[in-house]
Amino acid sequence: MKKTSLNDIALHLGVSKTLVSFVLNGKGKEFRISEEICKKVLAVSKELNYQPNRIAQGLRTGRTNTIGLIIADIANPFFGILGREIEQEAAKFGYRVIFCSSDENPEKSRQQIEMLQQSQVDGYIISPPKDSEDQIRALALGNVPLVLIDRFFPEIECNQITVDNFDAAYRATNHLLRMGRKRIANITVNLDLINMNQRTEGYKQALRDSGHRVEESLIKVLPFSHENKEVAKAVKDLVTKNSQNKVDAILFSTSKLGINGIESISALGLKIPDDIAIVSFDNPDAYKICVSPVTVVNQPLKEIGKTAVQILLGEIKHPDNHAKIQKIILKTDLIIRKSCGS
Amino acid sequence: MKKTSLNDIALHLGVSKTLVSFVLNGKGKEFRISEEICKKVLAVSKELNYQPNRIAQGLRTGRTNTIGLIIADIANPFFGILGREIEQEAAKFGYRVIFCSSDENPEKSRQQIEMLQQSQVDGYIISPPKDSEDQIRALALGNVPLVLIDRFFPEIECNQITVDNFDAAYRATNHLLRMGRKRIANITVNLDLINMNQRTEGYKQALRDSGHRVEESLIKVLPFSHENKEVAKAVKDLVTKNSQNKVDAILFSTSKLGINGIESISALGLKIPDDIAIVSFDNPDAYKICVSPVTVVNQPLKEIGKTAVQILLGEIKHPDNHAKIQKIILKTDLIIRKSCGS
DNA sequence: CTGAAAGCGCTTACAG
DNA sequence: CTGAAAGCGCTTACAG
Repeated sequence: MKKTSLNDIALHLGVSKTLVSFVLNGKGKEFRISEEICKKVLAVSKELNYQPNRIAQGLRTGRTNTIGLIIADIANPFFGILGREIEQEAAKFGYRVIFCSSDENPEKSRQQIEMLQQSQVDGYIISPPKDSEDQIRALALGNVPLVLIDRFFPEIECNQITVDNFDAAYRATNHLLRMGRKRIANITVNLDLINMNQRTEGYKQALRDSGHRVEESLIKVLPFSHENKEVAKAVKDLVTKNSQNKVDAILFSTSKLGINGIESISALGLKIPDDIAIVSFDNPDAYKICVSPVTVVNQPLKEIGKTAVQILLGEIKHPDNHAKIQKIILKTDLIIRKSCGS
Repeated sequence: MKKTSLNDIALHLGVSKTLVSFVLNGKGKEFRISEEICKKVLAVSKELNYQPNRIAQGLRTGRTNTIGLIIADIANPFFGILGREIEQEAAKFGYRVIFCSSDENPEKSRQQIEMLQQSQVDGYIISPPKDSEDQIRALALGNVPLVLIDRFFPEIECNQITVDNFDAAYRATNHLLRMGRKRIANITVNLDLINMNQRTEGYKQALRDSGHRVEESLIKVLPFSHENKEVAKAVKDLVTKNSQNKVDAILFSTSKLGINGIESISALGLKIPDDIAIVSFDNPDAYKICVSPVTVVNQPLKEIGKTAVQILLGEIKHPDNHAKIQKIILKTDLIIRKSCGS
């Protein structure tokens, strides 16, 4: 059972496919096609269950109504929520989205970009991994719209939507200080990306502004693909009684680190917040029900996703906007729960 | 700067695009095209950065190398992990995936299926919502491969990969009984779907087999889009001291219910497992670090995803397999942590 | 060994 | 008001 094509409808009615195309695209009025013919076309197309072949439309028009999304890992709820919002906002305007998880691996993202190019996507939303600067620059120079989310490269002029990471970490650290913590560590992940750097910078600045010394040994930078063990090791070094690095608070720069960190702290038999206070970036469910609900830096994920789609579609509809680059920096919330004491 | 096409390469070399197409598709040998011409073609295609237009290929060959995925919600880590695995396995074989979240809404899934049809996807992997039986039946009757995951409709002959939900719930309930619990409730969600029903049936059977009475008032069925409040209400009715429904254990049929449920239990000032024991389906991070780490029914998500892709691609490559329907039922693990006492 | 030609299913100037 | 024709970028019988 072959699919119904425009031609089938035309043949069926003894008219041209030009006419059928016009009617089905709602241009009946515009081309002053008679009411009754319009009705017939619509009726037959329904009767034969006509489904336009979007691939053929795409080839002809150069528009596929598809956007390509590259994030680190769709299984990570941070990107899951983001991806969900992007999918939903895109669907509102008739766009579909091809999802790609790069694992923060530039070779993977390179292949994914290539695949998306070949798929003729109308635009890209990308959370670029480190060392992907050249790929992104090349893309930005092309004439297909692009929006970066979560991170960006300062040297590339390109639409981008991020969060004020410096400010977020600054406020989080300040909160720990206000709660009376004296010695605060930062556990972060080596993404070699500006967003993570800004978090650590915000942390340092808050310490300095309150007259504390920044101790490099209290900043633990783990590789991106860290094992549970590595987090445990970092935590152990920071919380053990007779360690010279003994701290009374930790700022986790990602929730993956935070969740592993809390597991380690519990395993060591220490209590949050009594023995150690905690603030973490991101707000997974885990933090709501854990031993001591965690104070977090909450990012406006839905707004990031929605805005990214809106900017992208705006540029797709109006290619003359291509030159007008938008750099949007959103604010975060500090959600105070119990992990810093009261 | 227009994209390079096959024709550009052909013109550049003064050969036909037929030849170029053959070489680029690795059919140089097959058509005994001279070594040097092959080399030239490859060189020029690299030089001009030729990217094949997959949309044009798709129109011509009727294959888009794209699969459509419909799950309930990609922001839910259960589906995030599943989706991730599907994306990854598909990518291995050169397939891209369009992600769709149905929100368990049959009208949405109908639109999504239509969109995917129009996009000429080569196959579907679907976790169908309730009341989508007609849509799925129609799809299964078509000649595009289809694999259902997580749930299925007993009356539709169709590839499907699920888990032994009855057995999982049976074992989970038995575990609670072995841990000395006397009165066990089940909180589930009204998906009107076989997988959820099987869970509750397994729970009932375990009670019966151990000589307990099944009390319908201990089975709380919440609507799919439940608020936190509704879970809280159900929990409250089950755990309050002087409630006639007072129980000493709860089996949660989804992790969303479980996470909300734990929040409610904590809010009521009750202790897990002392006051109430808990087992939940699914294994989110939250359960590892929560007040009392939760004993869970862990589903082999990666295996589900991987197998789904393999069956789908097998059928895409060998359409004659279309008749051989595969129904796969995987086993679950009961991961014992602390929420049932020791 | 290589090329001219048809055709996938559309849209869209162009002609009348 | 309607239709014939070209063409998007490929692949693939067919011919020589």
